[in-house]
Amino acid sequence: MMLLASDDTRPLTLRDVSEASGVSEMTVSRVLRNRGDVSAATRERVLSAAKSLGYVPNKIAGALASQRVNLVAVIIPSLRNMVFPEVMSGISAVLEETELQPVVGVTDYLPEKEERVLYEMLSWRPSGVIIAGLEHTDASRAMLSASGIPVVEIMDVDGTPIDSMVGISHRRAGRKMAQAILKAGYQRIGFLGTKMPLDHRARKRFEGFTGALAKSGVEVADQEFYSGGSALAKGREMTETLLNRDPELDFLYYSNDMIAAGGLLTLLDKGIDIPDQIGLAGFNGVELLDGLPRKLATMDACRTEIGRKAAEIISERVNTPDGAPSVIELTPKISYGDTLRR
Amino acid sequence: MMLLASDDTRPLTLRDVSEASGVSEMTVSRVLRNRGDVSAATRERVLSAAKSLGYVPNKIAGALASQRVNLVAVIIPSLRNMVFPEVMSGISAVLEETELQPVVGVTDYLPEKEERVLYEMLSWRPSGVIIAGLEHTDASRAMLSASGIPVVEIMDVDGTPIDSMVGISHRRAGRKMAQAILKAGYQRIGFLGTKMPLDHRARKRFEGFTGALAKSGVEVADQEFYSGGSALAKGREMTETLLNRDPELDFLYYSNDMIAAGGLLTLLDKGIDIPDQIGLAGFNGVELLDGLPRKLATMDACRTEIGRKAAEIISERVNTPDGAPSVIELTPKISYGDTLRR
DNA sequence: CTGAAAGCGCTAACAA
DNA sequence: TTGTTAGCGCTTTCAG
Repeated sequence: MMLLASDDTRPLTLRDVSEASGVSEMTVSRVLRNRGDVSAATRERVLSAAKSLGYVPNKIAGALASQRVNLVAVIIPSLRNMVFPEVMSGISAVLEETELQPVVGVTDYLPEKEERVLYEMLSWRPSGVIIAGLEHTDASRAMLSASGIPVVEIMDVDGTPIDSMVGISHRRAGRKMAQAILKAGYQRIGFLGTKMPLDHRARKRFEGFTGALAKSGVEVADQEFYSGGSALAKGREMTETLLNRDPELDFLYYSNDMIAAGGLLTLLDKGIDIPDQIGLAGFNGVELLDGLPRKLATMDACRTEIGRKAAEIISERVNTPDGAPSVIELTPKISYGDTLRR
Repeated sequence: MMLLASDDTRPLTLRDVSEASGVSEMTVSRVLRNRGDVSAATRERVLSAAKSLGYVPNKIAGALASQRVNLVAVIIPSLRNMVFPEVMSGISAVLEETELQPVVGVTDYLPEKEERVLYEMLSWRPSGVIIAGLEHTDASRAMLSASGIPVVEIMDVDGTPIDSMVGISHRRAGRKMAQAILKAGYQRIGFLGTKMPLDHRARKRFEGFTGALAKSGVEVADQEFYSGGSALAKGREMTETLLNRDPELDFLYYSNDMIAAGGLLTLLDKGIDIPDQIGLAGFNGVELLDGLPRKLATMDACRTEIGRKAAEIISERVNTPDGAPSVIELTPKISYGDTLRR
């Protein structure tokens, strides 16, 4: 019995469409990319042939031939922290208007993993890179510089960018919050946050915060750090711990809104008068949390805006290969909510 | 004045490494991929040359030549719903042990966008596709079937898969919760959820839920739907609305834990006795919410496990191109928490 | 408006 | 163990 090996599931190529439509590969390629002038008639024939075959172009080959890849590498520490999906949506919103497409890589806050992910992504020759933070391994910095493509470091502006950067100053943010707290007359201030060795932005807020307090001769009365677990639950725990250790605290500054929400619920349970007996503030402006019994004092990290701006920078520089790097500092505002006296 | 055009930032190629090390391109390629036998000495020379030049391989060319792309397309509706990042982390955890890498595409729950994203991703010729849900446009189904690569549809098993599937039965989940509620003696039951035209899984839960109630002669007493906005706040609003309309309700079933949490906070504010005066249940088992004043009754959607299994299926089928499709139904369990009587 | 030829940077297959 | 040759499927470039 004889079998023809004709029905193997080899993916279709331009050539198949060319043969099916009786038009040269080159013209088929033109039609499929809307490039150059093609008569309406041939365009029709090509399109219907491609459709009926179910042809899907091979971008690998296209990219190799054209030396163009319409991908933008976006490298972030995590997807589980709502901050980053929000940045992503700013990026996507802008890139959707262009030919460019974001591709996400996640580093889990690990510098070596960042290095691996970056290497992996650069080997696809993307048109640009958007990467969270200003702290990278030497190798990562070297790769980014050598890549010759636009690089935007986002979220933070306290440092020197490789190329462009857009973000907020976390040091300034911490300082600002400290000033607002002091101005409102709070004196005995506790700090609650993540363990910070790898979260540079949280660290910088902490530094700005303690620095500004110090300037007024105030020291953080007590502090508590966590890692892992449900932030809401951790916020509760840490708040209990801190208040047990120092019942005289009159303000609690949390390094993010989730743990602040846990703290808020705990204080309400205890019947503590907020914001007069104890005030609270978090960081981020997480919309997710609207609907809590009190509106938390917080500071908007401008996440979506950072994403938008970063994407715009990439998009511009892709079209203007010899443009200059941009540095954009956004200014977060304090939202006092119901938990910080004015 | 004469300038040599030598210093243009053309990306490095294998050839550059070959010349720098005095070893043939082929051998350089072997070293860089750890393929075939190469003497320790030449390996050394190649590696140091590559490193000192800062060479990053071009995967585009590699993929074209080898007809292999170690990417797995993961297509999900959204990143802002914590469900999907959790699925992603299951996928990543498994793929990190392999050569494969996930690449995410987001559809915003729009079938046409799903189709576009799918087309886009398939044109990169990934090794496999993991895609949320069983409902796709005809064109999407056709592309997936024609692609000739393993496809795993995830999250839902109420339907017919294109290839493999792994998930839970949302109909059964809704039914189970209805039975538990009835068994606990609740009679006048309200439903609160998302507007569901495009969220098929929420719709199926609703169908299973009402179906099981109907079997016991019970109808949903009232219902309320939302879209957009902060889920916590929406949960509050809808709960108020429903209780105003029908103060006799003794159970509220929410289509997700976030809005259930909003409902919980509202009921506690009102001093309502939970779970005796009114019971509540959500869906998902969001760890994020541990730390609420009461533990919500909910049902685990097995998100991470679904991700793991899906990745395992892809990984196996990549190595066994003629393997058979798998169908895996996971079984979510009710967690009664403090808001549903046993 | 359409087509032919060359080659993108790498790897499979074979030869030495 | 190493090198040579011939493409991968597309787009660029140039010629009709």
